[in-house]
Amino acid sequence: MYVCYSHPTCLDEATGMYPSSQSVRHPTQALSMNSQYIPPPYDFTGYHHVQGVGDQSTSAWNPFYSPREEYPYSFPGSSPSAGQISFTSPELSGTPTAAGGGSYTPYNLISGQDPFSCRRRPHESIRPSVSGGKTRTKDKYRVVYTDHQRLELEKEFQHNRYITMRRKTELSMALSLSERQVKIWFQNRRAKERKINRKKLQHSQQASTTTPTLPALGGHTDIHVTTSPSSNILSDAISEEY
DNA sequence: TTGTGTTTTACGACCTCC
DNA sequence: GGAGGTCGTAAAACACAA
Repeated sequence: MYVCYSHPTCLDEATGMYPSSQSVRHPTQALSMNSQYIPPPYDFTGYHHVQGVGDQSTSAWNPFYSPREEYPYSFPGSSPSAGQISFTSPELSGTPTAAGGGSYTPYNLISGQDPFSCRRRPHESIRPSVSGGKTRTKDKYRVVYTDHQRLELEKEFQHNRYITMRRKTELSMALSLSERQVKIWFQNRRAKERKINRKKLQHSQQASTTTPTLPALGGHTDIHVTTSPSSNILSDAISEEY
């Protein structure tokens, strides 16, 4: 049985860390990843006036055309330890027992498993089609991505901080997201990483000024990586795949 | 419960590059 | 000019202490 370690609220079923009352909030959203395109469960066309799921204006992509494709496989601006990407995001780090169990089984994207039955999904069904191009509606401000979607996006992020046009198209289809959503997710994810890195830097600088005799803290911006056991679980799983 | 702080989607403004 | 980048921010979703 698959155990979702990518989100704290999913751990409850696996580890009992959190009350199970949360776990039933994710009734469906069984995104089967059978490498075929599953139509999105809701309509983005009005919401994403630029580029919805159904908007294939840019998705009539030429596989040979990718203007900004193939960034160098370095992570500009990311942590110095580019090989071991920090995985300190709260949703991933707040899983202490996951590492303790040490039995994380990386699921196979293609295998058709449906691992994400634990994630809550309050508004999973609908997205209002707002005509007129106004983007933010009151009743549907934003959706919550499933663990599956997050995990796959995270995997891709670990693979490459800057998604290529081709991968963006593939991911959007695989995850039933619009290309715009994938793009923005990556933007937000990079912002998050920058924020984390800034925090680490601040902490290390603080540590170096307050306790200059602590060599372990200073200059080691990856300190949190190792302090969060579960943070390595997913990245380990990811690194296995790549 | 509820109040509060944090995280997650999503956008606009502005910038750079082609 | 368009696409995508960062940065800042809004507001929903969430976690958690009181």
